[in-house]
Amino acid sequence: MAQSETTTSFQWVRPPRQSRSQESLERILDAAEQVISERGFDQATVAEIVRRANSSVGAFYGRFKEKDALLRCLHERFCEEAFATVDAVLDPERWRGESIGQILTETVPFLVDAYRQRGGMFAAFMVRATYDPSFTESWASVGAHLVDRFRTLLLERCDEIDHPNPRLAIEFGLQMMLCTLDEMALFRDVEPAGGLTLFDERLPEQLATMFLRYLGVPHSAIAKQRGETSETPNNGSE
Amino acid sequence: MAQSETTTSFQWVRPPRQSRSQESLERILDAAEQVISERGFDQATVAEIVRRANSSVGAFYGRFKEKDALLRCLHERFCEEAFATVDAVLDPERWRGESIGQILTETVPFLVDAYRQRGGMFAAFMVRATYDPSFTESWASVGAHLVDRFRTLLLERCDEIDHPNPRLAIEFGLQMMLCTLDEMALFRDVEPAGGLTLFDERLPEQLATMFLRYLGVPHSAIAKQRGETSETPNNGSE
DNA sequence: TGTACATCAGTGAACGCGCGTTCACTGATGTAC
DNA sequence: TGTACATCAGTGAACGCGCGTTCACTGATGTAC
Repeated sequence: MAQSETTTSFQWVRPPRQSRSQESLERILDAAEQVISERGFDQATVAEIVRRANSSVGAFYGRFKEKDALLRCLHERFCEEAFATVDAVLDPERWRGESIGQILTETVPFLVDAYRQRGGMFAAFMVRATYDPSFTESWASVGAHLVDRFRTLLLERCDEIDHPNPRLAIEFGLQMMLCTLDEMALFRDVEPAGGLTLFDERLPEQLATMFLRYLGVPHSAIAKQRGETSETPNNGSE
Repeated sequence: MAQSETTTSFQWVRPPRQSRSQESLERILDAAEQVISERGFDQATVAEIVRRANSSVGAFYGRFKEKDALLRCLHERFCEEAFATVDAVLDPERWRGESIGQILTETVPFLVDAYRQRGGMFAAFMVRATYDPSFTESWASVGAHLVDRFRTLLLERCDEIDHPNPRLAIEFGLQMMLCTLDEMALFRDVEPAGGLTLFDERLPEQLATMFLRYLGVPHSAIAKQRGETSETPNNGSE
């Protein structure tokens, strides 16, 4: 999750020479994340960002060649953090001896949480990635790493899986899960109209259940790991 | 799918008095769908739309109060069509005597197809709904209808379901499926980088499988409906 | 330690581009008698 | 069937707003001697 300061390369910024401007750059980046999270990149004006950062337009353009460079910079930072997080959380060592049920019932809620916390940035980057391949690519490499790691973890436990094509199931299952999280981020601040359940507290639990059942992991194997709470016994009613 | 002409109410347009302008309006709407599908609403300029429609800016503003009214008009039409489609496709009469397996293995590919065909418009409306509640609402009512219809169909066949809370499972399952389709529409024209599988031809099949397994419909019940092709027997390799 | 100068950093008014919107005008269609 | 007039529809150059970007200037920090 955290990333060592030294490796963070700001490819899109003129690097600052004085600590003063280092601080002002950080204030601008923080303010930018705020405004972009609230309004999206296009509706986030440079004027508003620098106002919140207690900075000025000139200072902004002293660091960034153009407004777009700001988003690229934030995206780069974001991808690096996400990559490092995936790397740490899905480290095979960390899960040695644990079952698929355990892995998913712990990692899925973590993912949901991560998406919830940075929903605004997920949304902004997604909207941009819609028409800008450069954003798609760097994010895809994070996704690829996540899929790789999960694939390794789960295929090692292949005997728990009952699906004619476990590898395919792992990939599709992850894909569906990530799509659900993406949409949660995209619509993070619209009230849940029409009985849809993206913001229901049971989402992480049901996402994990969906994935486990899709993979064909036996219920008994799931339940025994987490004290029977995996499947809420509440038949039929809302 | 089709919608009777008489009930289509163009709330956002000045209704035309002459057949000439009726035609020009339709040309504008068609051109608008084209351009918006390609570029998204914000990047679609009025000038480009009227150019493609062989019309003029003035003609455009003769029909629409402002550019925004165009999107509302298209959205209204879109929602009406979608609602009618859901209504027809998920009509309980139509599925009398069919199993859950049959229902899903037929309706899911249909949904995938519908999303693929109008991906551009789905994407444009989704991006807008991200920050404009009025768009969220009318689309949510279509979603609510779809959920209603599916809930009715599947709960009637409750005995096929093995999930502690069938109603919840139906809602969450649909939600995950729709999220996956939404994202497919959103990224419809980015090449599938990093081994992700949203555009894989097996998507409809695996979406249905996911849903069925999540609901806990027995495999035997699925396979027998569709001649064993439900689960591709290809273990481990890509 | 002090002075002179170069570079870095920051300021915000002014500029200008892109694109939505208006408007004065032309032509087409419909209606009255 | 023809003429006069009203309304509808369409045209595209011109306007103007919003917002990204520039630029002339001020002040702060660092360096040389």
